[in-house]
Amino acid sequence: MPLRMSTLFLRTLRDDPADAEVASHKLLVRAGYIRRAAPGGYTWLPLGLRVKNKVENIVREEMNAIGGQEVHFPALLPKEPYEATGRWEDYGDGIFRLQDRSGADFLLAPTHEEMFTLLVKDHYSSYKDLPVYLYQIQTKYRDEARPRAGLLRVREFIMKDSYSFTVNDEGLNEAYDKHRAAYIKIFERLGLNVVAVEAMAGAMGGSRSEEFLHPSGAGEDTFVESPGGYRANVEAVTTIAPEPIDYTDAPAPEVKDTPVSTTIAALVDVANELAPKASGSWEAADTLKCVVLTAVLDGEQRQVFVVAVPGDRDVDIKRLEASIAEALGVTGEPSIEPATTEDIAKHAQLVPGYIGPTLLQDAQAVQMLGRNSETGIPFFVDPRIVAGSSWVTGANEDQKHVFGLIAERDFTWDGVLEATAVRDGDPAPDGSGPLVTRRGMEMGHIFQLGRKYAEALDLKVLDENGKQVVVTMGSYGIGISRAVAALAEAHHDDKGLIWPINVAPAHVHIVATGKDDEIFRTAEDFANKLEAAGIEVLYDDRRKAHAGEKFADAELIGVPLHLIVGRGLAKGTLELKDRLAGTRGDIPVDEAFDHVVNLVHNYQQQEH
RNA sequence: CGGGACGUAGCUCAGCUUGGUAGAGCGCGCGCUUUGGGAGCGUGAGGUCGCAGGUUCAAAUCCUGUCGUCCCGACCA
Repeated sequence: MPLRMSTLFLRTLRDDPADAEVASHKLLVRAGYIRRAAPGGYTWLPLGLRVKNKVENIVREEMNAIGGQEVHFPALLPKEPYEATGRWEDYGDGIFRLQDRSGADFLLAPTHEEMFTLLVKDHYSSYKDLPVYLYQIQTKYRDEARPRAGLLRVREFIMKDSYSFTVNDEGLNEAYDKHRAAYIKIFERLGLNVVAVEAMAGAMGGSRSEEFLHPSGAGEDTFVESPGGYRANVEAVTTIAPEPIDYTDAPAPEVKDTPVSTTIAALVDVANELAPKASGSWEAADTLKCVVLTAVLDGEQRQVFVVAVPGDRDVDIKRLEASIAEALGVTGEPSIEPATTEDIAKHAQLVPGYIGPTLLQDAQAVQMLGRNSETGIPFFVDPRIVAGSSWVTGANEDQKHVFGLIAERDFTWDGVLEATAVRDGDPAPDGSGPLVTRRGMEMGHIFQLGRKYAEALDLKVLDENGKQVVVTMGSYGIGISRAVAALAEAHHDDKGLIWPINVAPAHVHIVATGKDDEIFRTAEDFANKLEAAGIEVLYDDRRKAHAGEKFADAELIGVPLHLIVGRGLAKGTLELKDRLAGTRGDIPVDEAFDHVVNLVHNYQQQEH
């Protein structure tokens, strides 16, 4: 049965909703696919649900094709499994927690590693049962601080998550490769341009990890690519350290007056005026910027530390967070924020604006930063601070800087961290050329979990020697609702949406215009015959709506092919509009059926 | 969590400065006209002005609090 505009539960809007910013949000609401029902929560209306179901089914087919088996968990779960892996605490206020009538703690699951692990533990105990790939398509919950951009960032969303269980790393690699190939196929079939980029395994633990990003200005992730094909999330980019410099003949460091120079720009100006460089002039890159930061653990414990970076570079807190826990030797996931005035005041030796690694006393360099220094503050440096490099930096005295301070000779550090923001033009870690940064939306993420969850929840099987081995896991996600938003973002023009055929709510939109009964009989006939041939039809059978209204609705809704039955019928023609190709033209009535069927099939094959 | 803007009809908004019986356009109902680009005329229905306190004879309007929304920042599989 064709969908009929006269009875479809749909009200298109002429104006953009006031709370919408990005195109996908505006268009999905205006065209009647979704409606906001709660902060960060959207209702799927009939048209939207059809698109969502098509996306799900494509994902389902490709997961089944690599041997995945679908299951379905509750979203409401007890806290105990998440306590066992530490994530009840690690997630902090990022998840929804609630209590039942007896006061027992529950959560609305943000992701299901623990439950899948326990499910397999429940059923299997032998290597002969493995590998097994399980997945679900499920509603997930995160307590987003700031839902925004329609379906792109919400508190309740639909995600496909799958998990592989294998006896060893070879099995894991195979599962990972299969998922990777399946993901590429899924995004091809969806008609969504994505690139695979190296990612940090991050909070989930594990090793190999890639994200599938849809390049888009509306995206919230930054990734880089090089001419040689290197692609990575900025969080995963590693810096190539320069070669160490021989400093045997380097002159001793010298403290100079540098009045009112608490910023790098001011310091460079003052240095060029009062202490000109032997050749050339001082640049921001000659200075060593010591940034005081605070790692906050479990929202309470505050650990002040300092990172030193070249003065022309910005600190990237996200990149730092990826490695700070290990560097500080703490467990959990500390968040990092700029140190507050109170944090700094606890360390009286620090002179804000003039902080540096050393204090020169009687020509002796006294280390002021670092665990074994006067202050005991952990001190880390960017990889660009190599042995022998020479710096202008704070002298730990008011309005004084030290010039010619040599790394390793005059100061040491507790560790090297990726602390700076990646910039356009930085070299790719694999030597494949200069990097360019781009924005993207995260559509999928695959990673090798290894044994973290299996160990925490004691998932073991007997191997062929009868010995207990910990199962190796991988985890693989695709955002279903976010994919719908990304598709809308990628496929629209100034009039409305233009869905790829495989995800469109219908294949053909038949528009009957005019008042002649013959027109409506013909349109009705086409709608029924096309449906019988397996073509999905949205039929605008409204008698009272004006032609302009119908055309505007059809363009807004975005079914890719429009078949218009109207004034041409008297001379035996229909109009076919192809929004994907951007073409329109008249075709004889008796050729229209075959033409439309062929066109739909062609598009379906292209997208497969 | 910081900074800014905003909350009035299904949607987009005016009214608030200067307190005095709730407005427009679109959408919706009915009638007539119109029918290839969101048409016209007429006539209706629809709102405890986000919520709670306060000031006042009187509050959409002034004050306080609170909830929610959007933007920037912080944060974020």
